[in-house]
Amino acid sequence: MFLGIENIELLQACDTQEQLASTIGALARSVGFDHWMYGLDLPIIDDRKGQYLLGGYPKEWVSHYFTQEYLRLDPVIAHCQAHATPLLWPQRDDPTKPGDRRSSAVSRMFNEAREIGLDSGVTIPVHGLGCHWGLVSFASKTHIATRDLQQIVPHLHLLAHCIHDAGRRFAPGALPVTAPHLTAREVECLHWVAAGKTSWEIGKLLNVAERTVVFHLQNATHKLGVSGRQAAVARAIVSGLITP
Amino acid sequence: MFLGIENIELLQACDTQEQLASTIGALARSVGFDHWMYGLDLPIIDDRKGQYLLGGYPKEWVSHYFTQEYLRLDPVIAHCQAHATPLLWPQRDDPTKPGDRRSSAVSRMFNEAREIGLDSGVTIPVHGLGCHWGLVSFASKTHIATRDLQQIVPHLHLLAHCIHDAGRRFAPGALPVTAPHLTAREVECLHWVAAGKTSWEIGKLLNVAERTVVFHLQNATHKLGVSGRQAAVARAIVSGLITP
DNA sequence: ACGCCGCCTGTAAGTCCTTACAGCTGTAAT
DNA sequence: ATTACAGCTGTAAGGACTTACAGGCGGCGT
Repeated sequence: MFLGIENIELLQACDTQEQLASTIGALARSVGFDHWMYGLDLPIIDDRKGQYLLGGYPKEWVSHYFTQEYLRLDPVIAHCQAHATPLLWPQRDDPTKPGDRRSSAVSRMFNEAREIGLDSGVTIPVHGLGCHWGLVSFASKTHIATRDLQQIVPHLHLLAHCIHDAGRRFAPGALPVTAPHLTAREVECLHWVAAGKTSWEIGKLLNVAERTVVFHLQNATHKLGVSGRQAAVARAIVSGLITP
Repeated sequence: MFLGIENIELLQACDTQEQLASTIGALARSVGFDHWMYGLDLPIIDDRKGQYLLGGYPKEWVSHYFTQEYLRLDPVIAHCQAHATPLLWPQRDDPTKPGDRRSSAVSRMFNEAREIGLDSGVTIPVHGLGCHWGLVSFASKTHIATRDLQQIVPHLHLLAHCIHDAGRRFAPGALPVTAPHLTAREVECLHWVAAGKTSWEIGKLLNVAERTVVFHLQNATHKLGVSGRQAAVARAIVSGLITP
């Protein structure tokens, strides 16, 4: 037994980012990883720098990664966006044909990573309420056999989610944990708004007047502390109140 | 080593829900659990029955659970909505005072569950892109010591996410996996719309005419295959294109 | 009985969004 | 050179939303 559930409290008890980082670092070293990283809300297209990064990756690699815009290229990122399962890298048996321009760029990226000190590792996607998504990576300077990686993947996977639970409160723009209480009607109206219906159409669906729908949406908007229907929909979705 | 990463392919290879269910059942039994359940998009407030359920929970318990509206009461549900870490139950050392009406109802629920054949178990929250959320539960008829549960929690945690990756494609209303490509401007405009800005305000922020903002949002709406700005925001959020 | 709350409805003025028309610039690939 | 595409802008009409005013009904707990 390498890493267990008892680490939840250990990580939750950290009051500062620095304390959390050193705790994670010790855990990662104890199972043979030199580097680790926790990234949240990684922006794929836009560059408003809303992401949160924590961890012990080499600074030169992080800056190189972003200046080269590897976010758009990195297959690990693409995997984390779409899946919930860990990814072991590098994956040597890539089925893409070698003449592909994109895959050669990917190979170059992994080679550069190895030279800097990221030979092999595991990346675990983390998803959370509010459509936040991110990843936790563990990397080693030296090569680790795939079989050995597989052995500890379950523990790393759990650890990654503990890190996410403990670390996301430090991320900027974290939502207030207490979503306001909306009535059943308000939720219902918001749901149909998110589906693209107009007030009049929702009125028909719920057998009430158009004015009543407007009334409920108004109340919901106030409770959510936003202005405008679009913002209300956005806030309701990321608060988990509706799932369109 | 109980359950490893090799189960990803095993579960992904299942073509039908029945095949998937029997595979999961075999895995669960191999580590001592009599019942398991996979639930996705569980509705807390409204009852439009958009949820997806798969698994081997006793039918009588499931129907009892929903007729009693335990969804609003169940602390396991509340935990799963807000966290990414597993929950071992029942938790005997609940700090809530015994005079509380709510906590006594919770105790009653757990007692009823035990009588039906759900004595102890583990529930793992699963979150995914698109603000989908759900849970995977493993339960045993007989009591399992907390220490023994803790031993296999990492493996159950990973298995739960493999189940989620493999099972959500069967859920109704699953999103198309291929989100349309939006340009940087379109994403930028959608982001500010989700924040509650008007076209004119976004124009000021981006130093373009109001008309241009309308133009970009129009294009984005068409690409997303929806009608209306609210629906575009909703679809963009659940597709992971913006994170407000 | 009273207050509180969820739920429901109406009118009206002003603002915002949607969609149709039409047109311009610059970059990159074939 | 031609095509394609991202980005940008304008006008105008009609529909939709926002906010202000005002009011009624029923259930629940004290």
